Amino acid sequence: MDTSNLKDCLDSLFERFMAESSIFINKDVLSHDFIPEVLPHREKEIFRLASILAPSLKGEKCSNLFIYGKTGTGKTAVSKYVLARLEKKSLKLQGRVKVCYVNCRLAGTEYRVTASLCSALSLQIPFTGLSTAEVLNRLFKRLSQLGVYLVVVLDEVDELVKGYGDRLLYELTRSNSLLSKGKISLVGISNDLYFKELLDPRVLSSLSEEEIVFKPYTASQIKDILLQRAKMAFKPGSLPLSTLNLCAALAASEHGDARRALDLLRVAGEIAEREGATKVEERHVHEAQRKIEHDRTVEVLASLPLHSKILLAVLYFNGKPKLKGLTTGELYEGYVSLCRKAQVEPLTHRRVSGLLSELDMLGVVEARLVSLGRYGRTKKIQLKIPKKTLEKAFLEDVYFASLTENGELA
DNA sequence: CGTCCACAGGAATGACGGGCGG
DNA sequence: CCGCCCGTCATTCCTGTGGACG
Repeated sequence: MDTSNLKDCLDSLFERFMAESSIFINKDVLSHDFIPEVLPHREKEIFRLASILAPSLKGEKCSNLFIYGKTGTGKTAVSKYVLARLEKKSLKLQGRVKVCYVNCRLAGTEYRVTASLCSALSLQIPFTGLSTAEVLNRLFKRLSQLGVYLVVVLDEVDELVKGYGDRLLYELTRSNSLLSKGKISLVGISNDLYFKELLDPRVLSSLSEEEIVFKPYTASQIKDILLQRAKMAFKPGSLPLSTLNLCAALAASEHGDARRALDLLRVAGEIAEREGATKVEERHVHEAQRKIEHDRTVEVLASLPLHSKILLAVLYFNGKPKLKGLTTGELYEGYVSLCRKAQVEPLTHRRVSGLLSELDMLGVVEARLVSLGRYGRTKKIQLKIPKKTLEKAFLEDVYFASLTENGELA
């Protein structure tokens, strides 16, 4: 492409980008972290959570609680919503309530979770250098110094406990008996029901003084949620009701995941927009479903270790597609020869077997255990994802791209 | 009906790297 | 800052096993 051509190209790209959207008014309201003014079908949960946390406004100790429910059931939205209201009310009443929302998975470590709590009390903590215990000390000191009531929401708290144990939770629940002034209330959110088994009984009993379970949304509830958002997100007339219904139905069939429904709606809108269509049609939704699935798979594939990728490459270049998959032996043979070509030291049979189980678990391949009687017992291994998806993922991989360019694999 | 193939997959062990406590 | 400990990845060695074949 010569320069002037490129210039034209970019010009038109920018212009199209700047031009008013044919579909959206405000796409942001379809994103995960948008919290609307009203949360349909979660009134009971909001009320329940608010009544548990309300005593904090009078400085009275309120129960710690534990919220669980599957993804996309509104746990995060409800707790952020209530926290925001609580904070607002406290400001108005000149109360002494401070709130803090932390996503433990995003924060990552005990240290960073604790540091986030500090920053809610406007206490600066260095990125590193202190021990977690020291940060906790500073937090408690600050808390009693200010004499405030800190309401903490620990989202995806199971991730923290799986990685670091329940020590931090223990320290936090224990703190109230140590502090003369200032208190902490904890709200733990998890989508893993069995998470509770990881907790020390003392922590468990203190954290789950109250419990709220979020049930999956039904199809019609998801529809209401979508309707509310669609009014804000889409131009009038650009989103037919039938399209919206389809999104709701698809998401409902997948354990009532509202987040999924919003994703579908947004991506479908983006696809329609890119097409230059004036309406989001049902086919756009189906396209969106494929795209979301595709993107997710590409992401999974890209993060795979090298040797798993080599295994997939063997399956990809498998010469006999008619046959129902390769046996473990055949796959291993192909794997070793591909390793030779790529100048990589092959792993042992045992290890490959382990990698294969991982791929099976991820749903990337299917490995059925079969017995060939006299001729042994093995697994029949088959690719379970579209070859196109695999190509996309591999071409993004620098290492593999260079191999295929040399034509070595083909 | 026993054998024996071609693996599955558990247990123990080692190399390595990164984070945590002192 | 250093040593220690822990988790991850990989190897080695091992026992277990469904069923066609002789």
